Amino acid sequence: MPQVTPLRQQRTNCSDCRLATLCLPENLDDVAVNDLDGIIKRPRPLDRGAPLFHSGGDFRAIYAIRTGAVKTSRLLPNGDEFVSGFYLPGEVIGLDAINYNNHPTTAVALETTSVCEVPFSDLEKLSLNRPALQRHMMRIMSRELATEQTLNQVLVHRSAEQRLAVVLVSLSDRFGNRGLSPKRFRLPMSRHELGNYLGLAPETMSRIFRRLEKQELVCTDGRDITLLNQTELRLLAHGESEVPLRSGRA
Amino acid sequence: MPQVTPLRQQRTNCSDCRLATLCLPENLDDVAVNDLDGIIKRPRPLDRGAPLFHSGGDFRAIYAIRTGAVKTSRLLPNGDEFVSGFYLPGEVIGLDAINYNNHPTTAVALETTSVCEVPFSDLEKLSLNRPALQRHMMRIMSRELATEQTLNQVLVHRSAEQRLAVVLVSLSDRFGNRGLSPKRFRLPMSRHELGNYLGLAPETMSRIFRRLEKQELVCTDGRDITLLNQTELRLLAHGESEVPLRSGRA
DNA sequence: CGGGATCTTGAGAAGTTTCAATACTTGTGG
DNA sequence: CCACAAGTATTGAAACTTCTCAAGATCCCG
Repeated sequence: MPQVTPLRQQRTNCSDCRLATLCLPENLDDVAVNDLDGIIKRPRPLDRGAPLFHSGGDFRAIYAIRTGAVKTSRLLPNGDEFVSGFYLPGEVIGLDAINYNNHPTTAVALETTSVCEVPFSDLEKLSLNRPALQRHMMRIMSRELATEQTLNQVLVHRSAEQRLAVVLVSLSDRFGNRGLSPKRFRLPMSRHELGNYLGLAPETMSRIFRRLEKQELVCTDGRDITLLNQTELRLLAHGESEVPLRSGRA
Repeated sequence: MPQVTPLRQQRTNCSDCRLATLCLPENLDDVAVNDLDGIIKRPRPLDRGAPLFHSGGDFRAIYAIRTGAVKTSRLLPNGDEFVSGFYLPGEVIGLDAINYNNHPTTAVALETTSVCEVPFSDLEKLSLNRPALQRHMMRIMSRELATEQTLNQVLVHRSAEQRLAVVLVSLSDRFGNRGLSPKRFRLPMSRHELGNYLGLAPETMSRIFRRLEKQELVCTDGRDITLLNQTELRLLAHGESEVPLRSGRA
């Protein structure tokens, strides 16, 4: 009698994951990939709104998004929320927890989301003997760091309109890298969340979206976005003067 | 005939460096420290204004500040400058260059500054066999990451007054950790540079400093700062509601 | 189809920037 | 050692961007 693969939780592994080029180092041999595969857990998908980890919670693993989207945020005692990031398939969350051994942020699924859970102690052991893996970890963190710094400058030195342009371009690039259309996509987050991330009031978000539509740069239908003029939008995002902003996490 | 140590470039090494607790992992044995010491170069001190590396330049090494202070910034083609960070003794620069193999920022000495230069390829090799070192690298980067994220939120969601309070508290903590007075210190950067870092016009910086003086939180004499009421200043920085902002890089 | 959340729109208020003019430092050469 | 020049810091007034508040429209899930 042939073994039946359960429908819900079909056996997935790194070697035939579409996202491997984003997640994994280039020159990791098959043996190493298998070892890595061995330590990775693939929990059942999270429903919209379900937490992946909580701010202040113990750090045990880092997570790679497989499908869906996740937002990270800090929740203040008074109820205020500061959204610190949005993560798409192929991107890695939790690296900011390594040093203090607990998560500075809360991570929540924005839609049905499946992740690969990589226990960090296992990963550390594994990467001791694997230069490619060790280097890969450093690279991911280095890239995150550069991205955060770029974001800082965008948020601090750019107008509301430019900030929105920057995220739209970033999302476009990231969707594009994942084989989706860079021109048409659906925002996984609300305008409120996006505004919070950019430090803008929801009302401002609305107005800016409308302004971009008037300039015929984008077209919106709720969360559905169409980029009408990518060249101009990029010019706006990068501040005319062709700023070498590296946008996007991956 | 006894060997004479040159005055200018006296032999310094990690094992008797005052900053070792900031730079080095806790549980690195003496042998490992010696190995590390072996790959570290200690170039002659940089004069005020001298660059440590340039934006776009090849990534070869990371640098730990020994004495002095460094600012990192991105220089735009049109001449605009975006200051992205200030680094004090014991802090590490250049980690954001690992992934792309070139430096996204330019680093410049704000005063006479000496650094330890750690060639990255050597460091990678060394850390392969040394869990403590590998882990330490990850931690430093993770901490940087968390700090950048915190900074993001401060810059985006807080008023000019709060932003200034945040850097002052951060600097105070960092000077304090280095055995200097957390109450009285001299800013290594101009108000212009500090303002640029915080996304504030120099004029605003002036006004905010004045406002903090009127509230008797700080006292300024040019770049010399005295914190008069640290408790209140911290409360202001953290936004009344006791926000768990982790400030400072180290 | 209802009802809660989300989004839009307008008007006034607040905070920050810009511009312009003046004062102050700091380093340098006479 | 002083004077000067260049950079740096301060101050005021007007302009601009974004926020807040308030109300209405729309979307979407159950």
